[in-house]
Parts: sequence; structure tokens; C-alpha cells
Amino acid sequence: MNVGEREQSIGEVIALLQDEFPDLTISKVRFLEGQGLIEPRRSPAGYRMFRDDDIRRIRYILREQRDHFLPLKVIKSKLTAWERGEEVKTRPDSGPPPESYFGASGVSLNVDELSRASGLSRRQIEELVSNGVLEPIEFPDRTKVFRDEDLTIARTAMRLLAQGLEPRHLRTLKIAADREVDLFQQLVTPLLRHRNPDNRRKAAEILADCSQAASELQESIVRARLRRLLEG
Amino acid sequence: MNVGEREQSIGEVIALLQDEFPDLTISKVRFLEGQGLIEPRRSPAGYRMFRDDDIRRIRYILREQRDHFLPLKVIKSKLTAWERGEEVKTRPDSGPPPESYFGASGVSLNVDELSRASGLSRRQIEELVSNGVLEPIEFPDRTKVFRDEDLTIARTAMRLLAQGLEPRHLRTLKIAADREVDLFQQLVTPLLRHRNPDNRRKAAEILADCSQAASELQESIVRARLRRLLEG
DNA sequence: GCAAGCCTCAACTTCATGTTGAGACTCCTG
DNA sequence: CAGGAGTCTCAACATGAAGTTGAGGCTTGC
Repeated sequence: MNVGEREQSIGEVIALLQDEFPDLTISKVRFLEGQGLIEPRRSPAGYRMFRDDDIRRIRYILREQRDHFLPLKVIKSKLTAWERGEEVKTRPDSGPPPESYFGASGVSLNVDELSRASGLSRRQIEELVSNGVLEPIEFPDRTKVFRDEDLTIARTAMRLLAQGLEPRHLRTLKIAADREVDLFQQLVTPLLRHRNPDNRRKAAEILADCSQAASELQESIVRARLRRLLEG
Repeated sequence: MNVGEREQSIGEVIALLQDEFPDLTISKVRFLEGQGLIEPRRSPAGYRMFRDDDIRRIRYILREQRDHFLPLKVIKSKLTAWERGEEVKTRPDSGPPPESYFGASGVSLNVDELSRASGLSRRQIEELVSNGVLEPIEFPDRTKVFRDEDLTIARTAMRLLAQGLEPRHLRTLKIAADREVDLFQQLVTPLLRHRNPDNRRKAAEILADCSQAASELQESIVRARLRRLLEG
């Protein structure tokens, strides 16, 4: 598996990425390390040595910066969020990092709290739950516990409902999301079959990249169509 | 229609938005005007007077900043892009503004150029076209012309194909996008029925907000699911 | 008439994102 | 084994975005 895992010097990395990112410099890569976004090995002499993983990571960072204008802090928190999948298993006691932007931050809410935090009525929440848009953890006594991901979902759902859509319309979106997940699942099940941490990490990376790309793809298709709708 | 369209002073606007944006200040609103993001009327004495549209616009700007970390320049170009729908009709000769990030920038590519710019092979492009993911303008002699939106689509499609998905998988995503568009279309067809520029603008705003919210909703649903997949 | 609200304009602040340069070490090649 | 190319660290500097502050002066409403 590790055969031929060549490590590249910083200059080689620049040369490699130069095509996609013409103004990437050595000093910028060093700067990224200083900010804690990457952590290349070091040769005995102290030279930075980059493995394929590191290079993929750099590419990801630069794309987020270029295409989504994200500040490095935010990119960092996204990065560590996807990594936490592993660490959650090994250190279930450690609290969430201070700036976790994604990743389960451990928030949990009941219906009332979710209602207040999202602006949805309890009735609307019920409907979203029955449509599968929200999926709280349900206890035997019917108490429902919502997590931070549900809050994000609830907030955006609120925006759509405010524009006149109905919960059943949101169901359409949810089903599309499910199909998307199925697609990605096929992609990584081989990797997850054997419980190998290296494979798990690779799977996480693939999923992160795919889900983002898919979301962008859909958004651009929709936007193109809507533009035509407005102009035509 | 314009009855009761009360204009608010800058202080009233702050008070109104204070709930959602606690650290909004008068000076910031003035700053936004200085940057060309908003353009409130002026009272005879020179006081800024904000109409509902202006306030919605401010809210949009602040959300983009807070939730997506977008620089003001980019927000501005998004804003003007959605508005151009109108102006395109009235001034078809005017070139695109220098920094248009969305809106058709007038780029057009043939198959080879798209291939070079996106990294897709011509064969892949063909497949994406036949799956409806890419929709070039097709001339009688079978020449195809791609526009800037196709370039965006092609680039993200490239990322997905690189991860091992097939063009037919992308078709699934495209169909979901179509359904989404149908949903939104229902929402605005009443507004677009009569060719009224005010309604058109309102429709553009609704579409912009909905498409963004929907995209976010799907993304968070997918992410929540994928996280469970990785952890479970 | 006067306090509260608003105006402009220029100077200032803070933060993010890198860049530059000095001085020193390492690696490869002839 | 000399020396040029590549790399290291660390501190100082540069630039731009996003506001803030303050001075000096109108306007409005009680």
C-alpha cells in the first residue's frame, strides 16, 4: 500500500500545483503550515516533505479559497471537522474544539428550543419530521432530540417556507439528497468494508469532495436554468 | 401597491435589523452605501431613506457575509448579476461589468476549448451533453457552443468523474436540479405572467433566495447523512 | 431653542494574508 | 570538496478589506 509513496520537497509541490494555481509560492505553503492548515513531515535535515495526502489537502485549501472565498480559519475548521470522524472514536471524552464549524458540536435541542432557534413553529417542525427532512433521535417516550445538523436544516427550511413553499415540497429536496447519498455510498463502501483507519480517512476525503462538488454542480445547473427562465 | 410603503431612516433600519444582526451599526450601513452595495433614496434634506427593498437587500448582504464569508465585492457582483436580467433587455449593447461573477459574462466556447478549460475529454463532454448535464446551444451544422455556466458545470462534473462517478450518475443530479427548478417556477410564474419589471425583480429576488436556501438545505442533509455513514 | 438624529469627509484601526530579507544549513554535481 | 541551488527560521514589512472615530455642521420634533 505504501509502496511508491514518494515524498516531495516544497519546490516540487509548487511545480506540481503551478498549473492549477499559478500564483502559489513557497512562502505561501510555509504560511499555510504556520496557520496550522497543513502538517508535512520533516526530513532529518528539517526539510518539509509532502505526501500525496498533503498535496490533496493543499489543493483543497486553495480551491476553497479561490472558489468560495473562505477565510483560512474556516477552511481549517472544515478540515478538522471531517477528520474528527476518526478521533471521535478514539477520544470520545474530549470536548469539541473551540471553533468547530461543521462536525457535531454536541448541541442537542428539544422541539421548543429548535423552534425558537430556527423560527419554525412546532407544527412546521412536526411536518418536517414526518416528511423526513428533519430526523431527530426519538426516545421511547416520544421525546425528540435534535442535533446541530438539524438546526442548520431547520434554518434553511425556514427560509424556503417563508417564500411560500410547503413542507411536502421540501420532501422533494430531501429525496434528491437521499439519492445523492446513495450514489456516494456506492463509491466508498468498498473502502469501509474492512475497518481500516487509513481507508476511513480516504473515504472521508472522497465524501467531502464529492458532496461539495455535487452541491456545486446542482447549484450551477439550477442557476443556469433560472437565468434562462428570467430572461426567456 | 405602493400604499403604505413607508420609508425608514437609518436609525430605524438598524433597530429593525438589530435582532438578526446585533453588531450592525449606522456607520456600517453608510459604509455599504459607500461601497456601492445599496443605494437608498434621500430625503430633501439629504437623510437616507430606506424602502422595504433596501432593507431586504441589506439583510441579504449581511447574511452572505455572516453565513458564507463572502467579500463585499463578490456580494455586489452577485447582486448586480441578478438584477441584470432587467437591464439586459433595455441595454443589450452594454458590455458586461468588469467584475461580474455570476451573470452571463458573454464567454462562449466550442468543444475543444471547453475540454481544455475543464479538463474533461471530448468523449466525456459528449456524454454529459447526451445526459443533459451540459446544454450547449446547438447550431444546424451540429456545432455546439458552450457558455460560461457550462464551464462551471463542466469543472465540477470533472471533479465528480475523477472520483469514479459515471456520467449517468450525474444525470441523477441533473434530474434533481430540474425538479428543484420546477418547484421554484411554480412559485414565481404568477409574478412573471404579466410583464411587469417590478414583479420581475421580485421574482429574481425570490429565485435567488430560494435556490440558495435549497442548495444549503440539501447540502446539510447530505452532510448529516454522510457523517452518520462514517461514524456508524 | 435645543436635544437627538443625521450628514460628510478624512484619518485611523484591526485583521487576514502573504512577502521579503538576513543569515545559516543541506544537497547535489562536477 | 567547492559552490550553486534549494531549503530553513524568524522578524519586519506590505497590502487590502472592513469598518470606526471624530470634527464640524445640518435637520427635525417637542
